[in-house]
Amino acid sequence: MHDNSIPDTVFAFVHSYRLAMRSGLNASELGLNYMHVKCLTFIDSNKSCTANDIVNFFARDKAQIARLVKDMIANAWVIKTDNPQDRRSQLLSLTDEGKRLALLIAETQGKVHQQMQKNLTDEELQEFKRVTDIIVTNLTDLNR
Amino acid sequence: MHDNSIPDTVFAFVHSYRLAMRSGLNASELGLNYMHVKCLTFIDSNKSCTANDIVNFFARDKAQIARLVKDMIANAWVIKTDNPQDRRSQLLSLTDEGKRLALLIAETQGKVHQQMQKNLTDEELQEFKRVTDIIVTNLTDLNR
DNA sequence: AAGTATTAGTTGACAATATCAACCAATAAA
DNA sequence: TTTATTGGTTGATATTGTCAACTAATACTT
Repeated sequence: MHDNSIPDTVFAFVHSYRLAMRSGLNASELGLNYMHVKCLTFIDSNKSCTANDIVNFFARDKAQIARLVKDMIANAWVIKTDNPQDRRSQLLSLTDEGKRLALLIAETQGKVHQQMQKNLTDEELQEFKRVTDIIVTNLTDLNR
Repeated sequence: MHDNSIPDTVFAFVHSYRLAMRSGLNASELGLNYMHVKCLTFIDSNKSCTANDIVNFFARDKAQIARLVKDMIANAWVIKTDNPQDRRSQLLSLTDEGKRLALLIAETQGKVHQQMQKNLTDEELQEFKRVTDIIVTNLTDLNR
């Protein structure tokens, strides 16, 4: 086994996880894309969140995030309010509908994660997370 | 720490790995996309390979692969030859230029993987691969 | 305080990746 | 031999990602 197979396997992880979430959510019926799911979850779990926080957390281009946010606002899942700390940015928060979706997402995630963890112990999962973090740090160093 | 963070971290892995490969390869100068890189590597490492093999290995839509193959043929990295076993399909193989690229890709991968593995032992990597495979299997079961 | 640099966000233009359905030809199954 | 399935192509379109230019607000420098 050569280490080259690690990235391929990880790609397969991402791909199948996406599919599982999408079908579990009935995402297309709801008009939800996967990036919406990620953003909604992030906003939901952060008391105070700006577009830039999303950009940094997911390491995505700010243009991409700006459009996703615009989209989510157009869907009335998210609202912007002035940020008293910094008038360049706005705080993002979920509408009631956004919260409803976030709940649905969390439920689906719960199911997918349960399936994902089959045949794995907590120790294995914790170790997996630890190693992934190290790899991400290593690669992030490289991209700079 | 909730397990929900695992997918986010894995997404970060994929994203930073892609970036590292792309910049390491000078990919845009070569006209190489990341999916090209994956396909070329796969063709290179398989004695006899059809478009359908790629579809199955990466679990991608066959339309997407058909276009990538068309693209790689247009770039003269790949050629098709009749498959004596099955006249519906053709065998894909690398041209000299394709082999040159595959070599360059392998070198870059070597560097990226070396960086990726910093501060990790072989056992940790092997374990990581093992757990990822289990997760992929779990999720694949779900998508069926 | 004034000028310069940086930062948050928006927009345009586009490239790369992914999806779905319809279709053809070849093969496999009945 | 009909019928069903498979490998592959194409059209149409959606989603995701990238790069550069730009505005307004903030931070930094002197």
